[in-house]
Amino acid sequence: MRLVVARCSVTYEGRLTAYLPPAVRLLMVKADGCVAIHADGGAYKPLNWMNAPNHLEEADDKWIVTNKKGERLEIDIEEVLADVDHDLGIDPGLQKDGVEAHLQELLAERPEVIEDGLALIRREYMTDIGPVDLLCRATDGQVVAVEIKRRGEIDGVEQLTRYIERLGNDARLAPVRGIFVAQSITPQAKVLAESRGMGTVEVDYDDLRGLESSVPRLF
Amino acid sequence: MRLVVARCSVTYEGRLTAYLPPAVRLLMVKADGCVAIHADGGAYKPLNWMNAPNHLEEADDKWIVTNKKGERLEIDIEEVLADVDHDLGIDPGLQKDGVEAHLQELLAERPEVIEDGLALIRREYMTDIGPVDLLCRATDGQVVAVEIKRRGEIDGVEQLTRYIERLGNDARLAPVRGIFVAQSITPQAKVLAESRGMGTVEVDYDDLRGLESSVPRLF
DNA sequence: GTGTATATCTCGGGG
DNA sequence: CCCCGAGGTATACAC
Repeated sequence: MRLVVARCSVTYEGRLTAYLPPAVRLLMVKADGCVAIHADGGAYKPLNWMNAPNHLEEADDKWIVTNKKGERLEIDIEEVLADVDHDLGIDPGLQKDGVEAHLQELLAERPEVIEDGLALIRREYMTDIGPVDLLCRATDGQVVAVEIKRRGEIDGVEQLTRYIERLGNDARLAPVRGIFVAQSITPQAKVLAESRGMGTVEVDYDDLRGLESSVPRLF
Repeated sequence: MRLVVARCSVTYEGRLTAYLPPAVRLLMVKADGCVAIHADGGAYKPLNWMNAPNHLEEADDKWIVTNKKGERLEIDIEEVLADVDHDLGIDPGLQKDGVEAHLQELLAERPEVIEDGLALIRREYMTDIGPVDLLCRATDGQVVAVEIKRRGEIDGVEQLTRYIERLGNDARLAPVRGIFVAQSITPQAKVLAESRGMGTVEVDYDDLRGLESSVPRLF
């Protein structure tokens, strides 16, 4: 990874057109060739950047980064204050836990947590507008589409609405009911879901994990 | 901006739990206090980070970053390979062009580009669920709601659907028709829009700008 | 502050 | 390859 501190101005032309007036900034060039221009603030997002794969053409006072998509980043360098290079090696990468995928896994194993007697038909049931998280059957035989989110907001209700609309066109499944499941659901999302006849269920992630670990498999 | 290259392992506990095994990485601390941990690849996004405002407690071999929301980033440092500090000053910031606002401006001036004879009633017409980009009238007198996006995807169709539903409740406007306008529209968004009776129009930003500059104002 | 819409979103997965 | 969905999304803006 190369780290250059320099007074520079920058233009980007590609998905939009943008300009950075002259100032001192950090230019970060990673091993994969991507270039990022950082100011001394503004969270982790750079002011400007160019992702790999790209081509870097470097003169004394000007860097030109281009890619196959026709994007172009031009850095005019007035003064270099530092220029160092470090070999970091390949990173083993981040291990995550607690995301939606795991929530979906846990609920697929125990759909009865969502509604008494609910039975799983299929996880990630594909429709032509995307996969339904859980397709289930209720005790009365009706098909139930379940959308799972970590945080339940309006766009999740919209997503579930689309799936129900789509599944309802399938005579083998119709009529399909919907349940919106999340760790927490905003009041707005609840109102919208209920106004569209969907159920809403809030589940506790830690409780679910507890159920999983405390109840040994019988079969 | 402080730049530290070090062999380290990292744990984050907050909105999720994550762990980074020992490896050499860049630790970036900006003037506003935010901390980012970069590997030598993977575009501009750091492996892990903590945004400002936060509190950094630094010992020889361990950094602990915490914030008010109860998030905690712990960096165990095995070996420091570099540790430099640069004063970058305040950045004048990025100047952008070509975003949705400008597209909306151009189309408000020339609604006939969207549909022959279309006339603007109002830009950013407020409803109680948000502003409609353009409210227009067609040659046959019907009110038309226009939603403008740079990239036309399913979300935009949902947004327009909500507006039409809302506007349709206003007896002075109903029935309201919808047109979805974007520089490009995904096939899925087209299908959804058309299945809901909305029109879809793709416009070229550069052509619009050309029209604007080549046609002098008469009044 | 919350809620909503945007982003050169980034990133990963599936067809 | 594109498209979709998720993100510790971050960020700006309205209420």
